[in-house]
Amino acid sequence: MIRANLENDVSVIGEPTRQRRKQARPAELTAAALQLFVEKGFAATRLDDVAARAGVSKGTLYLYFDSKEALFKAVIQEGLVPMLDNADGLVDQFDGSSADLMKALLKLWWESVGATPLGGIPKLLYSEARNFPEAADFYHREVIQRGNRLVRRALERGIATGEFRAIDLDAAVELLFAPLLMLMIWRHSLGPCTSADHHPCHHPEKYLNAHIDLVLHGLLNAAPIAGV
Amino acid sequence: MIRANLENDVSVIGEPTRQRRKQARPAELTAAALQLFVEKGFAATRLDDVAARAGVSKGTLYLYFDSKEALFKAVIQEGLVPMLDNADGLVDQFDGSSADLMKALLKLWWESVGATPLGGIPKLLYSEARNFPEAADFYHREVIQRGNRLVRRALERGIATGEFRAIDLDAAVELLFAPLLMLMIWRHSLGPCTSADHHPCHHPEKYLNAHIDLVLHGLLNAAPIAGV
DNA sequence: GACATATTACTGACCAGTCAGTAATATGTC
DNA sequence: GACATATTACTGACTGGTCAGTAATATGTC
Repeated sequence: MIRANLENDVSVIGEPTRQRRKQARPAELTAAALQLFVEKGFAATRLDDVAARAGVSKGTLYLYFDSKEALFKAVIQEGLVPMLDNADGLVDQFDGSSADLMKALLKLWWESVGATPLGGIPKLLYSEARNFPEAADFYHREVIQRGNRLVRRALERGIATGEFRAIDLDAAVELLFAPLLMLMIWRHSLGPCTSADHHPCHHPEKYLNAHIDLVLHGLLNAAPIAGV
Repeated sequence: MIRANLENDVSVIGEPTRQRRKQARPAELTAAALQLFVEKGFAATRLDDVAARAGVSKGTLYLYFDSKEALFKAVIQEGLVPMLDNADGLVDQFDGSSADLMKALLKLWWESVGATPLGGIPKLLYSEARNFPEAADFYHREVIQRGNRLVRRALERGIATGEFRAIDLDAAVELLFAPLLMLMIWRHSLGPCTSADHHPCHHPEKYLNAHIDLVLHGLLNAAPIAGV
């Protein structure tokens, strides 16, 4: 609690006095808003609470965002798009088996999105899509469709090398994403409510490994028919 | 205003006058509430609108439910539980291959839940779980865990007969449910927003068939190792 | 002191919940 | 059956609290 810094910003004892930090505010506010929107939903979140969590007052929030809705749009638009840039690179330069590529993508996603507060964005967007069709449309184009194309390329690579069966690409992409999305949703909805049992939410890495193994091998015990 | 009917209830032209239909009201109110809660979320839904959609006034709503929250709980509690009773029967009495049992369960679910307004319940619950931990807990016990046990039994049947590999049951259950849940969520969030493209939402049957085929066979082209 | 950044105090629209009153039906009484 | 009286189902105007957004004021920085 004792903060003995000399040159700036923070009072020596107790709460910091008002600070001027124009650069940092917007990101702090969107981060606070993300957490509260994900937890309570848009309508049930009070801007007083968002501001308090970011360490400012509500008036300050309005210096950086025109309205509650503008804050919401900022949360959606600045959240996941940067992460997709990283992932695009990975697929381009990867040189290992396609199964390993899938695993590498999974790991990257988990570390940079799934396990972070950004993992709440899908829940938030699915919850609010019909109240904010514009934001939903943006997310669909810039996040979902880009993510789909990414995984699709990884699958096509595996089919081209003969590692994967010539499956229905659309269905496979959906099937690969669905458990990841549900894991994120769970972690931000029922996860924090239910008592600590053996749910995936509590051993995500184990769950994800089991998931990818299962998708790769399938359920059936008979050898799959090659070709189709 | 002219009411020429003799024995009952409904005017000949135009709007029906106020009717007394004590039996039907609660179900009509929860049905209306379900639709609006799923579309807008709990907090953004006005009880005036719920009442109007059910064809009554807000005062009437309060004759049947103590509060907005009580209405929400009724929606969650009366929604999916009856459907699980049907499904339990199916697994007990089925006599065909286990792959066919999985397909039969899928069909039953789609016709009685997925394609109906009840399909909105998961989205609603995931959205609101952290605002209503009690309802979330009920849903977890009485819907999710029951559903999981059901599919688990079907999988165990397949493993016992040698039709399925001895996979990790927990992971397999999650993997089977995830795409169904995401389909329901999509249909009640982004589905109504995005323009009519080739998304699963617009060909659910095709999507579900591709999904189950993929889960059964897996992605890999190599024959799976029997035993583990 | 001039400007930018931040806070506090305020306003007004909105909406869950209430309740006095009304319409529809049920139960008498002849 | 006709008419009066009691009961039940329903209505919609009203109220009190909440909260997004704003105006007035204060503080930090050059």
